[in-house]
Amino acid sequence: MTATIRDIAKAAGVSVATVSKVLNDYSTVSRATREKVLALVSEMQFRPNEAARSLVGRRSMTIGILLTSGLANPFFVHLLGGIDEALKERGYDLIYLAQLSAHPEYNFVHHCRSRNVEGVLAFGFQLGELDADKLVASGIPTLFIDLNLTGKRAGYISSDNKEAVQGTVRYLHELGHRRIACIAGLPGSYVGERRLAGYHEAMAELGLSPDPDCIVIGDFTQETGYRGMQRLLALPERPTAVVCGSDKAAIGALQAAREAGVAVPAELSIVGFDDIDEARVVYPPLTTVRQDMSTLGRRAVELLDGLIVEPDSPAPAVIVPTALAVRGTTGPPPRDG
Amino acid sequence: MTATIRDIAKAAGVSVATVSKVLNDYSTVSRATREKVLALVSEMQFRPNEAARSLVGRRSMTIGILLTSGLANPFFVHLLGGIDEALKERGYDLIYLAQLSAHPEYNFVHHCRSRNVEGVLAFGFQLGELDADKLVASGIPTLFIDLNLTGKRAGYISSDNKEAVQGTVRYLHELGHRRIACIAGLPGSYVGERRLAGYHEAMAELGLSPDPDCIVIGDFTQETGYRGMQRLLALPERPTAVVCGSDKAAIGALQAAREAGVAVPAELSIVGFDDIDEARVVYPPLTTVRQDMSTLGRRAVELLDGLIVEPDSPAPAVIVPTALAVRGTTGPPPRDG
DNA sequence: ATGAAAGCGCTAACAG
DNA sequence: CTGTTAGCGCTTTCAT
Repeated sequence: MTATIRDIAKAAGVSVATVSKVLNDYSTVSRATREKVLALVSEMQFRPNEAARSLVGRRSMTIGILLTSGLANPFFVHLLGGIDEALKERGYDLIYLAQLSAHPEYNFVHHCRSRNVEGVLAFGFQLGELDADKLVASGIPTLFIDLNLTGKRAGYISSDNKEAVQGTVRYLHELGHRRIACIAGLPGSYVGERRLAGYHEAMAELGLSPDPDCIVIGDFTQETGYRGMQRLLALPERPTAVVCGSDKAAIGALQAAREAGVAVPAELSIVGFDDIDEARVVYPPLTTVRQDMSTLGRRAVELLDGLIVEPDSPAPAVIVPTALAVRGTTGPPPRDG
Repeated sequence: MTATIRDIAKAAGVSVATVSKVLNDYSTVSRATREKVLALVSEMQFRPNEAARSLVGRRSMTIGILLTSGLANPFFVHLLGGIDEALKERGYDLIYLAQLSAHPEYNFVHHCRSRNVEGVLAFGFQLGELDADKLVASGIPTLFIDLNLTGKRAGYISSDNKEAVQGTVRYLHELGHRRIACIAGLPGSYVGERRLAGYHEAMAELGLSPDPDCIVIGDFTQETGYRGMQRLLALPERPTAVVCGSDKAAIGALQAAREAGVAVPAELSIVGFDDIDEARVVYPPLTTVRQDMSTLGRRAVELLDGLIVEPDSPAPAVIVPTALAVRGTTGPPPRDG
């Protein structure tokens, strides 16, 4: 089978304790033995068994990932790139805890414990979700992505959603737009709420009091973007611009506009959020807020590592800046608008 | 801290062995004790420590996932959806092994062993990649996705790539096309090769000997699709249809055609492969081969589970059918074509 | 600087 | 049907 620490000890003519010390960088071992052991380790391709290690209370070098939406979340994939890099740098492996959330007895926290996870990346939780609080209360180091929860050993990271939308509205205002509508994302989701808040604040700042009819509530999907746009187009006084809570919604809006024979951007400007791959290939290419998903993922792991390694570190609350990618769906409002 | 098996034993007034037997469904335990133990387990929210379990040689209920190139892959996310479902059904957790492939001493197999992984899902390996062979040789149950490798405890699953392209070519032929070009995927990738083989076979079947200039080699990206199309459009006798090795490539091809002022599908038909989200939103919507990624992921886990549970089961080699999604980029060739 | 021994939480014979 | 015991591979006192 695979080599154990005992095999190495035997081959090196030392005790297992010594090998263990070498493996864990104890300074109390002589240069000579250290080198002999290390040579054997490399030669015999030895790698300590992580289960045994974590059992004796040492670090498991395992981070758990909790995704309430399941693995198929499209953003998770983009996050993964950044997560992956940071994981490698710090030597962690990532375990996806396939939750039986449906099962009444299922418990996140115990699942984490049974896996000796050192910390948890949590993504996809909604505002006020109970399980999120339990996680915080458990004391397991937790880093939320896109949910502003903090605690003794919990913190979060997110894009600057509010500021992003404020910037978007200001940009539209500068182009000359005054009737600016909003197709908001899912209520109850942190990012949806923040984006909507950004819309409200920017409108207020600019002295534009939005018509309540100009704000439609969606859920980030193309479907609600499509229907939302239909509603807006049916208004007696049509908006000249619409900011959407997601690219998917913006794509739905674009589709509705096309079907209604409304020219984009000549008669109507549309802005999305996320900069997913589809944003570049629709026609016209979508003006949208680009989130730096890779940085989000990478920093999430780094922050979590901090929480793990420094038990008394303060709760991180990190906001990552975004950038507006101006493409083809925005322009000045029509003359008679 | 968390409850251990000893706490349960104490509370139930039995030995740890008995509790263990209950936990592992031994039939030799009385109904009464079983129930008492189970009640305590649920009440104290006990969950056995997986590290301890796997250390004693029992199952670790952990599947590893190895991705050499996978993260950036646009349909990886759909694969995950299927994987997730099957994982839950069978009770596995998934550990993503963050490989230090760059490091010379890094070794996949030992990484898997150190994590007590019961089996491995391998995705993104190229034809003839050494690490893939090592994996097979190691005897660790392995299921390759999109790579036709089998072994004592290794098998694979993939879409019916060859047949899919054959069907595509036949479909174009029926529409009246004769000059059918191909923008192939990455050489050395199993799916790229299979798709190209499908093209060749179908052309031969139909008695069409393709002009070598009509076959351009790409690497699945939009970039090579774009440049490939430019090359094809520059040909003295232009093809009337082109089958692409991926949707990304097809989207690049579409872009090149648009820029060249070539009408799709009136003057040129284009077919993609994969049916990624972008396929629906480009204009015209892309005719493409739909892979059932969700089934691919789900079956992959099921097959791997088979390999794990039945050590002597034959190597699975599963091919999943595809479907042609006819949309807006295909039509009859131009009259004078 | 090194080793002997205990023990992490659990399972698997083996006795009773 | 139940309990005792040994031990999985490793780390960590505590002696030496």
